[in-house]
Amino acid sequence: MEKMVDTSWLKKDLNSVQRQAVEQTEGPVLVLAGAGSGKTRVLTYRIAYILANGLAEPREILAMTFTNKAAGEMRERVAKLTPSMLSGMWIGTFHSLFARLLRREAEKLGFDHNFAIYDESDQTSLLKRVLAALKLPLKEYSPKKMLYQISAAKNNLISPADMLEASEKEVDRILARVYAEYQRQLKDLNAMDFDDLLVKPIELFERFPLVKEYYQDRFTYILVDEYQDTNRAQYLALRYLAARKKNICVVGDDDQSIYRWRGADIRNILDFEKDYSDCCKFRLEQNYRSTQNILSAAHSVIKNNRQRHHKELWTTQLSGDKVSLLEIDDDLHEARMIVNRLGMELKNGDRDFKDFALLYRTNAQSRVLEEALRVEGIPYIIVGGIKFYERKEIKDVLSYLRLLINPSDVISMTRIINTPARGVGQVTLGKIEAFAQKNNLSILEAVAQVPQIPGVSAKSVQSLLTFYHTMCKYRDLLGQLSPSEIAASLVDDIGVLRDLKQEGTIESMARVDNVRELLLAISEFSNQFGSKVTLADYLQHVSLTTDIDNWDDRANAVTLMTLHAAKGLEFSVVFIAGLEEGLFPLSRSLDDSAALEEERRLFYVGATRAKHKLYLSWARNRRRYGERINSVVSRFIKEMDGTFVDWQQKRRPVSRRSPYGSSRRYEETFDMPDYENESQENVEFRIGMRVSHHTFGKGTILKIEPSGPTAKLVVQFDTAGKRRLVMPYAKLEIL
DNA sequence: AGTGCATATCTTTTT
DNA sequence: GATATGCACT
Repeated sequence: MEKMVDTSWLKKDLNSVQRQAVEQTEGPVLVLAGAGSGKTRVLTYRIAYILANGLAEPREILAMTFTNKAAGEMRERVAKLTPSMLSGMWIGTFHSLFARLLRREAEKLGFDHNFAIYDESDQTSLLKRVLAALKLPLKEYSPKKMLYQISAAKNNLISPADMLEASEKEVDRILARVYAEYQRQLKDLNAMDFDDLLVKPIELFERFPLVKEYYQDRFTYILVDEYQDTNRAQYLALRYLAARKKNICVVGDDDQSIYRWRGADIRNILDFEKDYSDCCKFRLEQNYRSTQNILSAAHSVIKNNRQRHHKELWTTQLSGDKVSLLEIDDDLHEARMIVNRLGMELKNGDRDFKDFALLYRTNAQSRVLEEALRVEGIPYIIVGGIKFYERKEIKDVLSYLRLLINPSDVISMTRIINTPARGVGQVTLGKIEAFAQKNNLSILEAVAQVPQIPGVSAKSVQSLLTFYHTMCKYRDLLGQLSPSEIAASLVDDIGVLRDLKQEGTIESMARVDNVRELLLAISEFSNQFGSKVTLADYLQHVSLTTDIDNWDDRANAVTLMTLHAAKGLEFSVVFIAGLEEGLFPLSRSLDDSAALEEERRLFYVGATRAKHKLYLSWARNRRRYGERINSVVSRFIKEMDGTFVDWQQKRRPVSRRSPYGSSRRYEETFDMPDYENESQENVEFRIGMRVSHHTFGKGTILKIEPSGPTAKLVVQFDTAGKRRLVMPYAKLEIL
């Protein structure tokens, strides 16, 4: 049989290591794939190879990625190789595939299959409810921090009971109680948060061995992309799934692990060989993306990390241009300089706008860059930042839809019960909730009974009943109308557009557009996935879709995004802005070597996005938190091997004529007055500087909190720990 | 119940 | 500096 299958395409498109990794279908396989070494290619060809050789049916293949975009790409590329074999394969993100699995098995875990998926703001609302229920004052217990700790616990598979047992201090016990109550309420509301999507499958497998065995048998071949970014829960879920057939192939690069803060555990990839002792290991070290200079420069930085597999990428490409370093006065000039260089590259290099990316550490940095691009009339797209689905007006409409699907969703109910205003406030809502609880009703059912609840004004009763009947009407229509018809009609019924138009401000008109865009998106979703998609499908899609997934890589525009969002992408020319101590690496990681190594990996990820040309820039003075801050150059630039770098340290002159468009405007703007003579009262201190204190000894400045004469410094002392000092009294000596 | 002012926190990164 | 939230006041 196998002889008949033509696999010559393997030889043609793959190098020898890639081919080996594709052909080693049986048993555990670890592919250490450096940046730009063709890991997606290996994954897709491996799937195609398995199918072409009849080793498995499509439905026996499980392929996990981190973003929908990566999943879509994989699906597309597999379809090209084996066009007839697509249907039934499980290709998707961890979250979406596990959500699919959980919907099938939800009842076993005490959930309804229509469970809601809570995002961060839903989680925060819920946690506030929990804190209120436990009578804990919000001031002392920051919901954000607690949420973070609960999330960390979940990712490490620590249950509320485990946490309670391990807690020694009172605060820890309280946290454990909050965690327990939070989980209890989620179940009550028939909702799961993002972490639950990863953790609940494990609970399912452990409590129901037969279910586990079903999936173990079903998935003959498991493939995992970006394995370096898996957390403990993902690790264990994969272990369970692969335990029987052991055909698990993980692909990743420890140098590109950048989600530690979200619970990713780099040990998962570092220890794969220990976990699967009979595994085959392949190293992809030939890079097909970047020039030698870019690779060498990136390597000279990443090699400073201790926690890594040693490796060095190579290429057959020419050395290419050196990496350009731009040292600039302030963030405004930085933006202009970047745009200026962009113009030069555009003209010299036969390139188009879409070949450029501007990358930065924090979303806040996009503003000045955006402004500079706008001034020159350069088209650009910003990925990330304020997310569409998180806008108020959008969340409001979505909350109506969510409540339709899941009538227990109190969080959505609290959002919309008084939008538009119905004369229902906190007090009334509290009464309804209490009534629901006492009579064991869903929150929506309780609204139906509102005439029986004492102390609710006649006017409120009336509007609540109208609200209830509207919801009932659409619940009945769920089976009959398409998602977009329901949404459009509902939007019309509740009159959001009318109210917004009446407001008549610029902002409210923008919101009208947003709501219209939402309606359009819903109907597009139906078009894309066929007429049998339900509103519930759409809502899940919304919950698990991010900005980068919607990024249109065909649009001819410069792309602005964070370094995190850029992972997996490539551009001809890449700019990385803001290479300053305290910004990149970020100040919070300065005193934590693991966090610092992660920043370094992030830098590596950014640098290796560039195919032909890489620019790095830093500004000595930058606006942050609405204040001006002085900083020193990032250690990553200092670590970089100078032979690969073109040090353009002199600020001016840049070029006599801007090669881009109207040169006059550029020169005018660039010839701005120096900031050096202004507001220099505290310049002697900069983030990242080494200082000495008469009692605390030597240390590094982590942070400067400028607030006039009482500016404070946060200093990490080598022996005395982290201290906050008031600048005028600190008497620090600069080393 | 709704309005307006004061404050706090934010800028780490996202499924 | 911007937004979001909490609080006091009406």
